[in-house]
Amino acid sequence: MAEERSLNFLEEIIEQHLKEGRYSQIITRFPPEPNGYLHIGHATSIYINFSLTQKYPGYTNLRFDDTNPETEETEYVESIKEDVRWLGFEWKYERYASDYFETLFEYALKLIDKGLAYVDDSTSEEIAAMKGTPTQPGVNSPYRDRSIEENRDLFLRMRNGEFPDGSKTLRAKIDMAHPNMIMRDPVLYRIKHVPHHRTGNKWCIYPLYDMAHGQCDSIERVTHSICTMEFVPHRELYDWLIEKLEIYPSKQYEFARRNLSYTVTSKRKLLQLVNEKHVSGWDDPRMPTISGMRRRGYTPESIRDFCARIGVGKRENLADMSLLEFCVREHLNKIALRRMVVTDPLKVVITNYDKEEEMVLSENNPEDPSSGMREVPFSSELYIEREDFMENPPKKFFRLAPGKMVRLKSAYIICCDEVIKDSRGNIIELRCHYIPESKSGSDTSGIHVKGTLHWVSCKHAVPVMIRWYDRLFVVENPAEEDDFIKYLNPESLKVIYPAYAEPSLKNATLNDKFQFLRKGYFVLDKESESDKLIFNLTVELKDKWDMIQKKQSDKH
RNA sequence: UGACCCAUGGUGUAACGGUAGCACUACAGAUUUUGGUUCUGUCUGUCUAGGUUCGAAUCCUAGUGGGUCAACCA
Repeated sequence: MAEERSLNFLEEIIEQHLKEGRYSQIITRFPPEPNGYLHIGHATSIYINFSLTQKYPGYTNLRFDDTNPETEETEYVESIKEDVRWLGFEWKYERYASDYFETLFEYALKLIDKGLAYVDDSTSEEIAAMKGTPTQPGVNSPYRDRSIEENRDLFLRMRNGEFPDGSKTLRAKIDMAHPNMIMRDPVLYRIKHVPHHRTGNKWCIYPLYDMAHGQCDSIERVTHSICTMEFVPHRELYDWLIEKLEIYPSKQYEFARRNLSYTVTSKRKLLQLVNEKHVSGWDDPRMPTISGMRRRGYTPESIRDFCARIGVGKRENLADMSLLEFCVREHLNKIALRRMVVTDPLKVVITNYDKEEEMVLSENNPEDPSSGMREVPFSSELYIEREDFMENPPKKFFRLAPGKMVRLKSAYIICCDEVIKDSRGNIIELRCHYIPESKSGSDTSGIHVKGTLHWVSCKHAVPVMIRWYDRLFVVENPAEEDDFIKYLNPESLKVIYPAYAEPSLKNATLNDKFQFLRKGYFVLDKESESDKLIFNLTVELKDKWDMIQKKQSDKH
């Protein structure tokens, strides 16, 4: 049975175009400026552009919008490519706006020849002053009526480097009283004697966004140029330039940028987090960057699933971090290897266990029988989680308590007989006895217990470091606060060392995804060394007991 | 005091003039050798006012609310 999934507004437009025969294939592009690292907001844009051409005939280009040499670097180009690939998308052509500088220059000449562009000697302040305001029309520049010949001569000399930065610009001649301020003789070219990361010192004039983006789309025969809502006012200029230049009519469509709760995505704010060392870097596992999420242990599949689930629309939005976390858990549940790690150890001595040790078998992933089993060493001295024992347990506490029984996962049922305390009254050890016939897989004891605990054999335990991450901010929408830094979560990182891991974890690699039983999903961090493994918390497991506890304490 | 864009549960998105649906969240229950997973159920919504129509979330008008635009950034 074919499931009818409703189309988003972009898919509707495209299906209509395909049906009408307006296009036989569609071409989209992902057009980052190489001036920073990609984040979850870019991921949605990448997903939209690429998934459209996976669904419909056509392809997607990766185009670097590198028209401002002051901010752009090759380093960013490389990281952007790595991130797009990691997300699982393949572009057809890798292109750069700078590939088209010569063509763009000719386009500018064509505008001049048609009397549609002029060289302006005004300063940026003067241009701003003459622009008017949203409610008042602007006034014409005194240079607006230069002859075509003079404009041509001046523009050529701009390119030849005869004028200093800021002394002249090329402007479109449209209408200084236009209700759309973008259309009030927008600047098309500016002088910048700045080397470009790809063209070096070849150029000293560079096109602005409006003189480059739509033209590049057109050159690449992009059919659907998809961008965010803040470019809506630019569409009129986009169309105007294409029409006057008489080039291939690419069309622009806008969607509302997707925002994520409990984080920020503006480059300025992200940079501030890095510079002020609130995080360790651009790939800090708490960052919403692609590299941060990768290091956190998020999978490309889960990020793509998230993008698909939040969909695309035209209204302001703030998507729930819980949905992203849901997508991550859902994928990891299927693929993560189950392991046992005790983060806050309490020693348990099994008084009637007379063997030296034995290996018990435990599933690598109960969701995936093909993942097989592993051996876990069991012995008379074990660590369990301190919070899994209570001397005076409340109702609904299914874990260990004096005289109570629990199962040790994949091993035996034990019963707590005695609580050992130090001189200050702290619990330091539990004495228990085990039920020999209760061994997992061959249980003939007939005993049913409500709780199952994870555990690690003391003498086999591997001490590891755990970086327990939480949300970076304590408010849903930090971006709208006056000082977003004030709302950083002071507990966004807790370091736990040592935590005791079962021995198989010694062989962990950077690509492995783990579920530490009853704790959460974890991934090995790149800063690990062979004798000091570091695991990052990707996301916690859901914890109903946690909720019950909270509710009980709320009542009192 | 201009132009443009937008308005559906707590969140995100459907319904294309004809039963307001799905997912997440929250809550309740069943199952469970992970208080995980899985399964079942429950709560909550069309910004307001007019109009067109047999019938409006949908079309029209006005209002309200939110956003964008006055970079030689993209």
